[in-house]
Amino acid sequence: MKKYRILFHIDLNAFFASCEEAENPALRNKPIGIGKDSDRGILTTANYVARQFGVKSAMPVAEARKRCPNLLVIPGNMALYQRYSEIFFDTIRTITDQVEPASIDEAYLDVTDLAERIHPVKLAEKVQRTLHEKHRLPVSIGIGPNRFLAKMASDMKKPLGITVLRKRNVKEKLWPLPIEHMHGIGRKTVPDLKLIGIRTIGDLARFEDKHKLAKFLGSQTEAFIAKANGEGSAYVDPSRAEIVHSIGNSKTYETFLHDYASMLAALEKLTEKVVQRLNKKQLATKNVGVQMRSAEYVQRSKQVTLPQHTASYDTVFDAVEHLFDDLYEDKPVHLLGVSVSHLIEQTHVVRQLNIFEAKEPLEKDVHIAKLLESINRHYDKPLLNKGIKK
DNA sequence: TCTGGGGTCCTAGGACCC
DNA sequence: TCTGGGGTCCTAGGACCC
Repeated sequence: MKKYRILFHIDLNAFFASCEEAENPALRNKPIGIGKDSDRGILTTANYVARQFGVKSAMPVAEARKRCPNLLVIPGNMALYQRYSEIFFDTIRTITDQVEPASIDEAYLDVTDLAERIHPVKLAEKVQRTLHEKHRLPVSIGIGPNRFLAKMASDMKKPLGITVLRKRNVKEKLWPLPIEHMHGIGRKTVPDLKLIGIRTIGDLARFEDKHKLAKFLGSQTEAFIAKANGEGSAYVDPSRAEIVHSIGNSKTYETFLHDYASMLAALEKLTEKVVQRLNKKQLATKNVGVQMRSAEYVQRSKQVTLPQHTASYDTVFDAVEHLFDDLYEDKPVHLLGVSVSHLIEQTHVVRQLNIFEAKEPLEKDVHIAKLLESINRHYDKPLLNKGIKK
């Protein structure tokens, strides 16, 4: 067993925009943004030409246009991006099977064994070249001894970067970065940390009053400090992405929904989509939720656990309707959502009980299915952050 | 700047059981 | 009597990520 591992974090640059450019070369060198071109629309991605004008992800289209009047706004095409995502994963899996998808456009790779034959940087160059030249997909690759350093490294040079971040370089390369660049520290936590004098990752690494820190970082305190010091999990789990925990569809209505009937009709459509996706994945759900956002942007939600797993539209919609009746308050609605969770494979669902059957077999089977699921999830993984109690 | 849509994980209180 | 302690599940909401 090696003392340390070598991980890649591969990140597709401006992914949605890159897919559009790959499909339509005429778009290259023009500023483009992906999103719905409407009053309330926001951009999911912008290409690097647009970024030079200060256009960013999650920016309202109106603001992006102010900064870049020639911006081409292209509606998203998830089917296309899904296809390119498959090309991406197929390509990197020809290198190694030690690939853990982290999202549609990101992956962690364990290349420790490969590195005995080929220098990691050479390997990264090869992967990057193949994806770029053959598939027109620009990627940045971070190389490090654990997930965190590899991830932070891939962020350091974009697009088409290759960056090595070793533990011994953490002080000079990682510590000077502003704390908001740390993966896992977001918009809400940054002001809290600044209040106690933490402005850089280095400040966090050296912060001594862990008790004070725990007020803001909770159970993650130790893990964050470790990461800031360049430590962290090097475990790559190729099966991780296969476990889906929830499926949901939501929609923001530009003209608010005003009456009960139209809201219910909207929920029907959302439920159809969710149940369709559930069945496509051959899964069954035991928990149904409804999300609602008012015109004032106040979010409310309700969920319910069903007596048994189901993949039936009628059962799910029945739950949705009940939940919505509880949530409904005769006020305009901005967003509605339907989601299902506590998912298991349909093959693990025991058929509906009838009165002649004992109750035990069903519960036992579901229990075993759950147990297997949780064993798969936890087995051989670091105990850190994984909800292991005390 | 005035905020999409898909997710994951965490927290905290309450119900319930032994 | 008027009250322990551990554990699990459920629910609502929130932070964060891409």
